[in-house]
Amino acid sequence: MNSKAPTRRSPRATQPKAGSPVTIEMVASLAGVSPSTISRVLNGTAAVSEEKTTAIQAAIAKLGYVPNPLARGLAGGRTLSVGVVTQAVDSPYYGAALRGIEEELDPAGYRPLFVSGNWNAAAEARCIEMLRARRVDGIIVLTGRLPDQALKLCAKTVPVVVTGRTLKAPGLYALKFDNLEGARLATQHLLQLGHRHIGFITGDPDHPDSQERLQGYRMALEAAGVAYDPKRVVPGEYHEVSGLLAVDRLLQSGQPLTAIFAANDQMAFGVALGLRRRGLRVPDDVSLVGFDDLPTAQYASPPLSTIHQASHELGRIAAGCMLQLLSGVEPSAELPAPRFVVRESTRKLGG
Amino acid sequence: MNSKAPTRRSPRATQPKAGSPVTIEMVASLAGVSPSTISRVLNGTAAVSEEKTTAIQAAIAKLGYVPNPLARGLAGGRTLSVGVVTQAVDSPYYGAALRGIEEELDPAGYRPLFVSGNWNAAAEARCIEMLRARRVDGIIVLTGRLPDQALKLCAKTVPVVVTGRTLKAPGLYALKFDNLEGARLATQHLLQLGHRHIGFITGDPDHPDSQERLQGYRMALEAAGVAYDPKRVVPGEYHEVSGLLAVDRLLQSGQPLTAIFAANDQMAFGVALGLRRRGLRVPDDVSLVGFDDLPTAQYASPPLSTIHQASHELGRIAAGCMLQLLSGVEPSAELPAPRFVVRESTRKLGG
DNA sequence: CTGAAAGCGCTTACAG
DNA sequence: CTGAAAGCGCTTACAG
Repeated sequence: MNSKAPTRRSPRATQPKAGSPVTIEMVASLAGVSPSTISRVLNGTAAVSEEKTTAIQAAIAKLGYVPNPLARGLAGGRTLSVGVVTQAVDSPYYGAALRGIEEELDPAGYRPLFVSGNWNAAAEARCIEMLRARRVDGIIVLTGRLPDQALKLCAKTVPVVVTGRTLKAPGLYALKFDNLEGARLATQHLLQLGHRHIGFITGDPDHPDSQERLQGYRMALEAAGVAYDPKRVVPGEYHEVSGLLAVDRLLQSGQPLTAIFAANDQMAFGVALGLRRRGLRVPDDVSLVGFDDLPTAQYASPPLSTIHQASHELGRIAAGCMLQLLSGVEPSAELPAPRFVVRESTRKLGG
Repeated sequence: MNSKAPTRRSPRATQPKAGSPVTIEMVASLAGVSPSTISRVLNGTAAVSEEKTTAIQAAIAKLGYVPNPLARGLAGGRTLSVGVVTQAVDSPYYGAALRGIEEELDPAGYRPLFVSGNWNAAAEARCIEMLRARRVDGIIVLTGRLPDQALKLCAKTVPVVVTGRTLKAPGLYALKFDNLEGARLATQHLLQLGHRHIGFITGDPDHPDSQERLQGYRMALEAAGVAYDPKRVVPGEYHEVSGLLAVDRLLQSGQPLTAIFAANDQMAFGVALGLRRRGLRVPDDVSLVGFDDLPTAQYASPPLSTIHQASHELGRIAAGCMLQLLSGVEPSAELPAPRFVVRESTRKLGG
């Protein structure tokens, strides 16, 4: 008997490099067990004798076997992918969160599938449908505009973790940043520096957190015995231009003004530019604080004092909670408390 | 005969909403044809009689049928997903490109699958393996460090479009930005304003485009008859801190200096801050130009004059080329030429 | 032009 | 503890 013939595998089998054509079947025959058993040790789905387990692991290592996620998903198993509904893949704020999610998921073997909802409930709904068609094992929703009800419904069939809300439902875990406290801290900082005439630029009213930041501003004012003046509050939309424009409105109101609190960093950057155009210097003439602590805040000129939102950490925490949900344990993590970061855009009144 | 019984489908079939459980089989029976035929009209794989085509399309619409991408991929068809190897999902430069890719792919029914290579060849190789295990229909590589050879090999089994290189191979299309010309333009702008003492902060030598930008700087100098002085060139690493640090080096060299050209915007932001810390004003004391035109450049204080790289457009173009490759047509698109954007960080010498 | 059949690579009841 | 079988939802030769 020719020794070559029997041991020779099909051409595909001899090329373990090209596109990982190693199948569970090949591992099975090498290890001398059935595919079912392989599947069981891979998924921890049932107890397998130690002897076979060892043989299987050896075979897997030798062949460099990697299960086909597509086949897995089709067969009803896990796809090892989790969908992430973000509002825009290029959002300066969510960028770090996406990376955090990716980092946390990776060691567990899961892959994120990012989709953009564009701050639009209908688009988000479509994203979720798409993710389910792709059989993701779980879905992380970064804030967004989907009604709570839709999220709860979704959670009935697939684990969901959502940020920016307080919500409780089976299979669903919500993580929320304390916007009110953050805004209170920011305003308080200005007050402590002696400022009494503090302008506030609100966020986009469509964003769920805008109201809370306004509340925080008012609350700090009240606590310091400073009257709330609606004339000092102008609407913004969370982007740079709206900050730029708001400066004019604030200045035109004729009210004295020594400090400005913008409801996010992007608007604060716009404010800095607007002030510059008016010949006013930050912080010499006007103190400025933002909210978010974008990666660019510390390299702005001047570096921006702001409320730190740990976006990257939020991503990691959200992903960690998802991993827990996936392994059947109830998450209990919470977001870090708001923290004010003093940099160079604020200064003591008259100092 | 009870009219309800025969028309009543299985429980799963009556819930077209939940996770799209509509299968090709259901469409087939409704349309009175075989699944094979459905598949053929879906994929345009073979001619189908007009009559059946109409019936099939009606059935698809009525049932809201969406093919299962997993099953498709497993069976050897298309997964309608294209892998995108980016260096970091939260890169300020690539963010817009990712969005462009997403936007361009979407109407064609394709989904991007983003993975981060972290500027590391080995990691990129792993990304590609992973993408192939997930059976993506094509792969877009945004620059990266993979050897050209690896890309060519990959292109043998799956269409590839890569940016930041000039490369030609079957199934592979490369798109390259003219870094040299961009840097030449930037330097020339400064020269035209009368500057002769122009510092240059190089990019990370590991980035493929760093050399070219340095060349462009030298070329412009030569064309203007200004001697190239190595003392005015300091190394940077494409991030803000390196720009900040470079300012000190440039100033310590004792050379006169009226302008600085940073090889990317991030470093330029660092330079602006470094100058500010030294009590120097932009552009009053020193003119500053960057490279890339990040979304934040126009709202910096002062707004940064820079070379515009259409990142968003690059994404759309790359995705468009991929779509062409996928449909069997040879792409021929090219990236827009470099364009200098004059803003407020540069000023005529002594003006 | 069109259907029946086999197969993609897994997982999961079902029987031992 | 473990294997044989059926099935996940498609696509693609193979025969008409």
